[in-house]
Amino acid sequence: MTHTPAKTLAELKAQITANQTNLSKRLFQVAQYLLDHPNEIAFGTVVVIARDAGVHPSTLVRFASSFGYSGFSEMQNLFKEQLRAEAPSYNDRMRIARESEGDQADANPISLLRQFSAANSSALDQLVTDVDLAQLEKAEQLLNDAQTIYVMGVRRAFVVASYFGYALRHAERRAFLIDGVGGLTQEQASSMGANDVLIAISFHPYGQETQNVARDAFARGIPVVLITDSHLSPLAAQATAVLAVQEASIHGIRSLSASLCVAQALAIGLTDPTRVKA
Amino acid sequence: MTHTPAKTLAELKAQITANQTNLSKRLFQVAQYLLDHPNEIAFGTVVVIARDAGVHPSTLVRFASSFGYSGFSEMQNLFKEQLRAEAPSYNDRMRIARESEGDQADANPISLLRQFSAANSSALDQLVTDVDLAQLEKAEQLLNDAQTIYVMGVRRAFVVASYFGYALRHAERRAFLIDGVGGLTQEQASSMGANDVLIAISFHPYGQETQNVARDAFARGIPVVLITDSHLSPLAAQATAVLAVQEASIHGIRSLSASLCVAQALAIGLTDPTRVKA
DNA sequence: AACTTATTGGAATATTTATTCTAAATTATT
DNA sequence: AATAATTTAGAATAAATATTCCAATAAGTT
Repeated sequence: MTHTPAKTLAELKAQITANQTNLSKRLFQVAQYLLDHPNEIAFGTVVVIARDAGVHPSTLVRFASSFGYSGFSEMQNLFKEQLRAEAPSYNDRMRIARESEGDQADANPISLLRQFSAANSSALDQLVTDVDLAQLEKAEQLLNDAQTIYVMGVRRAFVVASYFGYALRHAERRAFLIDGVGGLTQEQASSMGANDVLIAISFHPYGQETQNVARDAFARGIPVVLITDSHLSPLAAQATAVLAVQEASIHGIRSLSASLCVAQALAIGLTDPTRVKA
Repeated sequence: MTHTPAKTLAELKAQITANQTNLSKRLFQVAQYLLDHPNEIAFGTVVVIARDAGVHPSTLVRFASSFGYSGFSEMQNLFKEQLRAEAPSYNDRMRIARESEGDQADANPISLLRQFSAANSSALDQLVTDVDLAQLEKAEQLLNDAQTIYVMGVRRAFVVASYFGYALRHAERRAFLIDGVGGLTQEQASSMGANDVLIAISFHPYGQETQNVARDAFARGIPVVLITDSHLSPLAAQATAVLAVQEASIHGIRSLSASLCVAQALAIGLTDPTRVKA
């Protein structure tokens, strides 16, 4: 019953379907399990899959051989590939997008707009699965209990900070943007009090000004909500809640869509009229 | 180091965050790779992961041990679990997000994040088909020929303006953000010259300050690139190129993803080294 | 600069996991 | 019902993979 081995999972499924009547009892059992639990196949070892499917490990190998594979492992790779394709990491997707867009030199604005919108769009899709929901809720709680919310970010993080300022005011929360105008960063920061919260936004290369202010807040026992690009951010240790957000990056520039989306969710969540103020 | 092994991936990430400063060079490298490429961890073997992360296989084992696991494999299971849990859902996720969008009363931050990310994501998808490509190219041409690019926006448009400032500087263009600090809007605007261009960003309700500056530029023959939410914007008549961008709107707040994406495309388009300067 | 301590990478080893082989069991054929 | 053909499962083996240990190296400390 040796076939030419299917190169994709869909092909294999078709072959199984076509040959199901020719399969012996145990082989048929494998076929059923295979179609019903593809994820288990992707991750499991022969012995646990065999147990779950109610067959002997060697049956799995025979099954794979009968469909032309050198062994079970080779067939299993189809299932792994499939899973990888369904749940691609952000970086994988970007690589694919970049490859399909092909010509790097193609820098006309229309092509760029296509690239950026695709990249940003998938970064947003990724966001929901990537972000730590417990941290998000913690952050929300902290902000909800705050008397005044201070926001700080420099350079590109300033964009997010200023959006926070806008959105928090929209949510009718008392918000203060530490913008360092006139070199008054320290003075602005020093007005933070025990019942306040600092939202620090910092991305690589982690501007010193924000680090200073965050450290100051930490030292004074003021909760810090950190929005950053990695759990390994130098500010993470000082933060009460850390939201690590993966941004799209094309042509050497990083987007802010995902961070802004988090800002939006946090800020608008505060409009809930049933809230209890501190 | 740590003796209570994290039982979930989110927990592990938190532990990594907390201990990042205690990590040695190679262990830190592992931490970075781990957070950036969770899927690779789920599928890979120690030797291929180690190669990709640029460390020795045994370093992976040591990393896992230092976080309390019996070995790398035990830690790896967290990543497998994570993928197994989210894998079948990618297509479902969009549907779920879309469905829950209807439920306006549901204002917890997780639900909100889902709603916003879905809404912003689809706004971005829409963007490419909606935007006037001829105007986009015209805008690009104007910016390309400009000596200095002035950027202005107030309130939520200020967020986009400040992003423009960042992105243009990244593209090594001379950019000046009219931010009105110290009430000096007029003074900042008056330095615009005949070879410059003004990018005006203005959304409903169309802040007066931006209108004034745009009118001033128009009167002095300085080209204006307008990013706005409608062709009927009061500034449209004065603009040389108009980019009308439809933003997502949920819970009474408008996003900025699409506008920022346009800003990104325009700014990065200017990095093309084959450009001809004015 | 000399010494101590921690970290690293390579080789050796242990463990897990897949595969093959064969005798027993099942099924089909007469 | 007896025999041949096929299928199955256990044991043995092979391959892949993870882990440990230790000498070399690097980082701190005095």
